[in-house]
Formats: sequence, C-alpha cells, structure tokens
Amino acid sequence: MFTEQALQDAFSTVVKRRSFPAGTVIMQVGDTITQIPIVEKGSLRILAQDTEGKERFLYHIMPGETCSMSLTCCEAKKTSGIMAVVEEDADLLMVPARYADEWMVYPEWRRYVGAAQAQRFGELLETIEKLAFLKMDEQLWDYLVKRVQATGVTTLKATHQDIAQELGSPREVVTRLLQQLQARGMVTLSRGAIEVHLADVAERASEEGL
DNA sequence: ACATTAAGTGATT
DNA sequence: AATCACTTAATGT
Repeated sequence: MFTEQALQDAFSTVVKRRSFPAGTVIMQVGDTITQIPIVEKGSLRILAQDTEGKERFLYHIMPGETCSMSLTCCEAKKTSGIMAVVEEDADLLMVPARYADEWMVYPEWRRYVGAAQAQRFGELLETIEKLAFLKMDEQLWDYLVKRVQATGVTTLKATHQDIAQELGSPREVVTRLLQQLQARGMVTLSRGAIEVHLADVAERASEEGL
C-alpha cells in the first residue's frame, strides 16, 4: 500500500483487517474515535444525527476511501459526530487513532490523509447543495441511485420507514413519492424492498438527448 | 388463526 | 410538506 518501508512496516503490523456484514453499525454518534476505518471492500453509509435521534443520509464511503470525519477527530480525541453503517458487506482496515496521528511524520501518509480530506470535502459540498436545493422527490431518487451504486445490487432491502428516517421526511411522504417513481417506471415496489430501474432510466435519458 | 409490521389513503393545516 | 387517523396487505409464530 505504501512505498516507504518504515511506514509500510508500521502499517502492516498495526492495522488489522476486519469484515462486517451489511447493516452493521460501525460507529455511532457520540462514540469516541479509537479506530480509523479504511474501506478495502464493500461500502459504508454515513449518516448525521440530530440531538434526538433523527438521522440524515450524508454520503457513501467506497473502497479505497477512508472516513475523514475520523481523521479529523483522532488528534483531538473527539467523539464522532456521525454514524457509519455497513452498506455492502465490507472488509475494513482498522487503523488505531494514535498511529494515524504519529504517522503524520511520513509524507506519504500525510498525502494520503490530505487527499482523503480533499475528496470528502468536495462530496460533502455536493450533498449540502442537494439538501439545500433539491426537492424531496429528487433527493429520494438521488438517494436510491447512490445506494444502488454503492452495493452494485439494484434491489434495495429497506422499508419506507427506514428511508424516511434517513431522509428526514415522514414515511407517508416517502410512500407517495415512491409511488410516483413507480408510476414513471423508475422503480418497482414490494414489501421491504425497492427495485431501482437504473439502466432503463439511463436509456430513456439518452434517448431524450439529456 | 392471530399478532405484528409495512404500506397505502384521505383529510387537515 | 407535515401530521393524524385509519385501512389494507404481507409476514411471522
């Protein structure tokens, strides 16, 4: 993973690889950060949470990426402001926070961390824009597409209630919006599952010259 | 068959 | 867009 020998050695002795099944909550709001996860395989879904339990989907962390939230927290020994859930069965490289801090002496590690931060910042801006400007139906579609892309599976196993919670909107609204999507042929609904017709939609969009 | 949970509906603000 | 009250449908035991 790294070319510098000292860093490579430290990394391979200290970092452990762990596997988690989809749905596992890796990190909860308020948890103290002791480990920094790097996604090797699978993906993580990151959610924010307000003071009394209401969640909010933020973004996904894909293979090769890491949680910049944890990186910023580790030196300050802060608690997590976010929640991380395994989206697709994942293998994570767990880096103890103190090492992540010590390794800042290695330019290679600094660059890795810096790049991770920069990329995340960009994506975070993107999601903020969506929260601010997109209507709920557009947010819902975007959310579905992102989750499908993060898993590589077109049928999401989630209830309307789950989705409603992550989008911060009442369940009835999600139900109705999903029905609209179904009427447009973008989605097929069944109890506890949603099939997203990604290919069909992409096809239609290209036919219309969009 | 019954209880529980998910989803659908209409009315109200 | 949110909330309520209620119905219907699917699922688990």
